[in-house]
Amino acid sequence: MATGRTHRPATRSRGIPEATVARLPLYLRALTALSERSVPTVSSEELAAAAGVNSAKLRKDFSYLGSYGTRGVGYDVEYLVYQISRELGLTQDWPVVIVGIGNLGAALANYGGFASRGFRVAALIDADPAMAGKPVAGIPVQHTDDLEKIIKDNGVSIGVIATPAGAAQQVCDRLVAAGVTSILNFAPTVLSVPDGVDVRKVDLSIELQILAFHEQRKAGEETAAGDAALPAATRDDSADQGPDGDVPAVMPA
Amino acid sequence: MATGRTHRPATRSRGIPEATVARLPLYLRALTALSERSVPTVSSEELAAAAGVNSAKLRKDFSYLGSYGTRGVGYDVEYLVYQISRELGLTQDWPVVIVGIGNLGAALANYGGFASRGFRVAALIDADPAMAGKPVAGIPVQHTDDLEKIIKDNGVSIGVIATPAGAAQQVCDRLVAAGVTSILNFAPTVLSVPDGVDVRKVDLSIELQILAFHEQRKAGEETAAGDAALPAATRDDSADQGPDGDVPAVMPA
DNA sequence: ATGTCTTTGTGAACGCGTGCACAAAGATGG
DNA sequence: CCATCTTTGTGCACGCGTTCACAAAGACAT
Repeated sequence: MATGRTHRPATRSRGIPEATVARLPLYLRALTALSERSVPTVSSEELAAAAGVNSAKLRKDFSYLGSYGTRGVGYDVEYLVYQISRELGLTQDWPVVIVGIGNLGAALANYGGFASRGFRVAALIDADPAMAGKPVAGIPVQHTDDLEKIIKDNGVSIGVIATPAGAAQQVCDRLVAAGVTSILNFAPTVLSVPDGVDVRKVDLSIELQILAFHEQRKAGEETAAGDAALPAATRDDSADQGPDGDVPAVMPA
Repeated sequence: MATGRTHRPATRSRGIPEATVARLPLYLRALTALSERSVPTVSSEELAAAAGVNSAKLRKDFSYLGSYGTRGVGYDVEYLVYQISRELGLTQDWPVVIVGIGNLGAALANYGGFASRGFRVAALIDADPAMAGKPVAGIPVQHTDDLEKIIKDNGVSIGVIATPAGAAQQVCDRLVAAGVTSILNFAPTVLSVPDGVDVRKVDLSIELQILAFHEQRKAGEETAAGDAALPAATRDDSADQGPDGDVPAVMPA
């Protein structure tokens, strides 16, 4: 979904399907909740319900990791938590940098989910000199000029881009050149990266537009005309997206 | 323009593949950029490159909307912008509410991409009484108690949930009960909704974990042992995700 | 008008992901 | 030790999405 890039053709002896990888964090979350409640074992049916997926799918997903279940009983929660964590690479420390400390970047820096699971915010980077030294989420913001040094000094391989769209590709290029090989992109732009670099995209605008499509379809199926009790001054023809094009995710300052 | 008479032929509007719908906003973005540069026409090859997809895929996607291209020439940019906008339902006004005005909620409220494309932030809602009346992004925050009234008075059908995980399902239930039929969920939880309600999920933690998986795989392929040029003194093993479980996306206050 | 050239639109093949349905495996009880 | 019961692991079929490859369609030059 996020990465429109095809992976390597062969050489995939470890072959865990991409769709399965995307669900592992979901299972892990559900398992962690069970673990905190000291639940010893869980059946595929129960866990699937908690994760919101089909139980057969869950079992097939786990089968790619190995046979970690016990027939007639289910799965050992603690063991499975460990196995999935290990498979996802969460048993090690992943330093990440966030570039673009605007509203969104600051929110990400404060995001608790980052600090957990082995992800550590190693640095915050912004192009605005006025931001330099200013602490956000307890971490001082550093200037873009030092990007390469920051990446290398901290051994960062995962970068988060929360800059305006116009700056994203340039930032991306610098990150990649400095050694980053995985990028989480919040800017509304298509990033082009060399082979071997993974990009995942989170695009709020696109998600909303997809919802609008389905919403419109639902509204059109029920009643053809008046739906909401709203004026809805729709008189635009094409000058709708003129003034903004695609506004950056967040202004850097 | 307006040559296409297909209002809802029931033969084709029904069958737009979900994968295609998800790409339409991408095409729209690229087309809007071209439009602003006053480019009159564009070939599938050029547009596909701009959107980061395969040209055959793009042509097939457009074929679901109808035959809007001219062989030997390409696609009329303005016309296509209009057609896609209409198909996505962006020619009308979509009032949305954002529930949970923490760091992330505030960032979303300030997000330029919301205001554009027909999406209008109709209200900000938070459970914290101290937030009530306080303006965020120029919009006064309202208390959760008034959620139902706000939804109905504004004819809102799209809701954005940016609350902590623990509150998400409850907020979701209230939104749905009040008439919301599309939800964009930023809380790290599986939401259960009745049929007819669409939910899209944005989960930062999951995206990072997917990246970590690939990152680990890349590191393992190259060198079995020492990976980055980093000391990496933190060598934890399993007591990694204990303290947090799954921290809420953003604290509400 | 005719031929050439460009680009669309799509038929067909392929691969991936999903879900069913069931046999195998192990627990449990007599 | 055997019977029964529960739950896993997976073979198989199906449908969706992607990609190739090419004929049809139209622009453009002569």
